[in-house]
Amino acid sequence: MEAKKRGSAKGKRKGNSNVQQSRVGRDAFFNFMKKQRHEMGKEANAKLDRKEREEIANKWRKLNPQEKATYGSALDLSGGQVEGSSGQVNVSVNEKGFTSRCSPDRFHQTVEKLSNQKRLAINEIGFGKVASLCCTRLHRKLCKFLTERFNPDTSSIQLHGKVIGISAVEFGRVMGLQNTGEVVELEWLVEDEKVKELVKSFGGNGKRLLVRDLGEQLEKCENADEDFKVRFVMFALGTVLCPTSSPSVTGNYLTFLTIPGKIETKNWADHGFNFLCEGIRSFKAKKVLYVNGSLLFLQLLYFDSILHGGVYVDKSLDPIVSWDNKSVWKMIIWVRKQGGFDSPTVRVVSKHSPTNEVSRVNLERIVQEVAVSLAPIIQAEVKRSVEGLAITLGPIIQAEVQRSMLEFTDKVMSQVSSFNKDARQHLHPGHEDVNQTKDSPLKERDQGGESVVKKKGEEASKLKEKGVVDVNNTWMPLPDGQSFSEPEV
DNA sequence: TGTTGTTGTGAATCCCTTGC
DNA sequence: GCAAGGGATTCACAACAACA
Repeated sequence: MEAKKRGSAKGKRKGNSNVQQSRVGRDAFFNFMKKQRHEMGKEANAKLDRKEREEIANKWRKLNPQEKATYGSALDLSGGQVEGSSGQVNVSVNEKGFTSRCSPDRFHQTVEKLSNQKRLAINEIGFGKVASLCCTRLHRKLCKFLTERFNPDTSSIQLHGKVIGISAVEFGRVMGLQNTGEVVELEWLVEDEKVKELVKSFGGNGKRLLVRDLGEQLEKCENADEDFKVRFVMFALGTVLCPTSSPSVTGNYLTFLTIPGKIETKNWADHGFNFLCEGIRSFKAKKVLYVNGSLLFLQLLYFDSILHGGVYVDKSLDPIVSWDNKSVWKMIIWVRKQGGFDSPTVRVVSKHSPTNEVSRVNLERIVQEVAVSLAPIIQAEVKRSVEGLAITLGPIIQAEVQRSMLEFTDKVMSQVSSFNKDARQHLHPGHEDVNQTKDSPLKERDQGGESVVKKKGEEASKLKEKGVVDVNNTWMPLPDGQSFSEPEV
């Protein structure tokens, strides 16, 4: 990479990484060598002989640590000045930030668009509950707090003065995943050419797949086949189960995901939990900005672990299904009132066990959810039946409808015409054309009467001229340019 | 309307590989 | 072991969205 490119003001990194410190030392030597080469009047890529290299190495050894440090990772020779690490790494930014690529919202939005057939396929591989998640927003401050309180070495978390042990069992319970099966291993076959080909076949760059692309592919998949299942699992891993700081998912998962029937045999709860432990361990050790792993799990676990005043959710369901954005927000407000996330007044449950506790509000929500989830299925079934009927009875119905419409129109016109005739004779004996009379009470009647019927009669005639109406096209525009409104379901 | 969360992107840095 | 390149990872930031 070019030194000029590195000299940009954008993209400053935290300067407190141990890994980075050692790297800076190594890069400093390279930069020192570059400068020496420049001073020798040699081109940037010109080779140095052994004597010249030894000479430079001796000069480097004579420098003290402070001087060495001035040859940081970035080097701009264009101005004759050496830009040290202080020019690149903002050492004053010591306050650790906190962010994550965990994105339940993106996951939820994508799953929402999937067909029932695809949702059934998701159920088959054991990700049905994950796909039904309702809590799409992460409370960053809470997540940061929970990350700080979570000890990955002892697999425990300290909440409101109480230490709770958590494991893959909890992860499975909270996220609605099974905690049995084979261990998910990613360390093997990484360099296999076949894997690279596999990743490329899924639209990746040879090693990784972009989460964004996976989401788009899920919607575009025509069938809920094995290919769809693989893409879905990859998407779930990249958004809610094992998100990293990268906007992509490693292609190593494909080594086993692409084996038909393999997805269901893996222990995803165990993998998700271990991934989170490793992510938090790394976050604490390296003091990086991003946390790898499912922060959604930590957030849901927290809400599921505290005893609160009102029943906001259905405790008989898995937390991933029972907690939604509204109930989460209610809880956050409640906890704030109690003194915050670390308040000793908030009580924590000692043991998690499913109950049959269902509040009235939640019962309503469950009914609503069932209705919402069933509606598309019913609609599809009705549509299919109607379409079948339409094909069979279409021509007969069309002919009958047209005949009836014309008959009806003729009758109405005849009735209106005779009515007007009578009215004219009644009000203005001897006057044939009342429409010419200014401010006549009948004019008003006429606006909504004859002319409209006449218009309709003309339209009916036009329809008659046009011939057969396409009954399969429910959105066929009306002759006057209007269209039918969508029936409410 | 202000605050908070989400997402895409460019750039810096790190790690690994290759050639000499 | 030096020197460099390529790809992956990480970071910061801005724009946008969602929510109270």
